Amino acid sequence: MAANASPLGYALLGLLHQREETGYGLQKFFEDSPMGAYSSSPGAIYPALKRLERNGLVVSRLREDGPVKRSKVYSPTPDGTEALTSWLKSEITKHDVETGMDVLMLRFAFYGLLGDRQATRTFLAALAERIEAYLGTLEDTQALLERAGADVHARLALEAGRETYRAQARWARRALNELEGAADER
Amino acid sequence: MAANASPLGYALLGLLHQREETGYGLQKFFEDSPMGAYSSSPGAIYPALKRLERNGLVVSRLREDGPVKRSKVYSPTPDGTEALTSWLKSEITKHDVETGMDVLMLRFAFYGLLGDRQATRTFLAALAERIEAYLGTLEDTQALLERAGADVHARLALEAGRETYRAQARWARRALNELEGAADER
DNA sequence: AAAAACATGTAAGCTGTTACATGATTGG
DNA sequence: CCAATCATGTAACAGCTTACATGTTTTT
Repeated sequence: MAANASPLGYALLGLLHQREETGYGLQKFFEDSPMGAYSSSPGAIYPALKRLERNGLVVSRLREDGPVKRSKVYSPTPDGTEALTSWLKSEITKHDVETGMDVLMLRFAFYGLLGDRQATRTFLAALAERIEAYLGTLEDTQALLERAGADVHARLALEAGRETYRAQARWARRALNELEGAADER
Repeated sequence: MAANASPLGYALLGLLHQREETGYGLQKFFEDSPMGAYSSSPGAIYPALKRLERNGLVVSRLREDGPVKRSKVYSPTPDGTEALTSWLKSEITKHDVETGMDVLMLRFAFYGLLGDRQATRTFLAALAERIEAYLGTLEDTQALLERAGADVHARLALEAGRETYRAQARWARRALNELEGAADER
């Protein structure tokens, strides 16, 4: 039963698996990368790191060597690795697809850490399926709106949602194909 | 200086502009519509309605007529209409595009309430522009990742983001065209 | 010498989640 | 009569935002 974290917590944990970092370093990374959606401000990052440490998912040590004193470098513990892994591999729920595509993409971005191509393919296949299933229900909703003669704006907004999910399903299928292709090479 | 609300608050306020409703009615609506992303549970909706009422954006009255007693029906006040309007018309920021496309779509869904085609076109044009600008920075990020020889998964995740925003930009442009076309009819 | 960047944190306030608690009304 | 649906709420807890507070090191 691995301890769990918030999306921001997992984002930090994943980054720390790529290289150990200070709170400030992580903050800078968020600032100028699209991952900044999990923002953010020191007021979110420092407490999140403390929580990770309290839960034993990361450890910190003081950096002496570097140019700047008084900075704390965080790195993941075995428990942290386990927590990240089980988060990455956890089932993709309907709820995830409906309200957290960004988090699913964050998860995918860290799949390289698993070093397990089959796991990646499983994830992408499940993701594509789930999205496609949800697209079906969106179609039903649209039919309903159409019949009810809803406002153009509402209908267009729904159309935007469908286009967005369609693009993501297409992406997942394409990524899957690319990886299947890569698997054939040797 | 209109009072402001949370995204859920605005979602509720917008819906109440279409027809007065009880907390339960709103909850049901969220449950089986894609707007359920602004969820949710009674534990979010009832407090949100109370906040709207406290801020003078909605009023409630007890329903006697209907089949069920003891239910409170909410409807917007003039202040509520003003708050909604100014939210709808507020500038689309870079930050909105980077972290809140869903909220922008929610805003668009309510544009019918303004009854102002020009405003809708202005919104869509600004949205398309902002998204396209952000797509430019995503391209730069991708070039960076490419040069740094980043992990396939990270690159694919970024690609997913680009595809998503591209789909949304295309949607905005298409919607704009459709509305321009409609404006020519008389 | 000053400005910018490095670096870490705290506090108040808001909002959301989950879970619980309660009761009336309607349909089978 | 019993289950489902209608209907409203509260309480504990978690997490994020904004703003503040502080001090060092490097660059100009």
